[in-house]
Amino acid sequence: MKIWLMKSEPNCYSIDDLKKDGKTQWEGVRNYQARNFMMKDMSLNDAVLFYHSNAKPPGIAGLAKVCRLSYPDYFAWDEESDYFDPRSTQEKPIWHMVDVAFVKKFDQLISLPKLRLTSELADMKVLQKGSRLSIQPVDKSHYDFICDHMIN
DNA sequence: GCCAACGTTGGC
DNA sequence: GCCAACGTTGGC
Repeated sequence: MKIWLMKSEPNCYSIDDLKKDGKTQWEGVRNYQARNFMMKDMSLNDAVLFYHSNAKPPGIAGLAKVCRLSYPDYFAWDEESDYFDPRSTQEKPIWHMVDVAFVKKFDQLISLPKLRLTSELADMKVLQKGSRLSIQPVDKSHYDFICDHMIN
């Protein structure tokens, strides 16, 4: 099982939205590196740290899991969608998405400042300067530490 | 609102 | 293929 960190702006789609919906499509990724993680590296039931970006404060809000392997992001074909990309066609889709299912919401968000104070997590990608990638692999050691020491 | 970091685009 | 210009992300 691999572990991922996936960013979402909570004013767009939050952990509470995922809890309510049970699962969701991860549409709108328009970055090749993040897309390739979804297309090539994700497996069913991979764990997901659900990260709230552009929030006050930002941080890890809960856990999710991959519940459907990648398939074409058809929002790219919809002219009405914010995620429309005329270069992507049904014959040759450029963008792909996975589905993600709710696992749990943390009682308390693990804030970015708190993550930064945790020396065991200093190597996490999300803590590196200029780290903008919206889907990132997470080391098992970091995931285990979070689960064992930072929840509740 | 600012701005650093990064990815993409397009002229050459 | 290089790289300047531009747009976006996202913390602060």
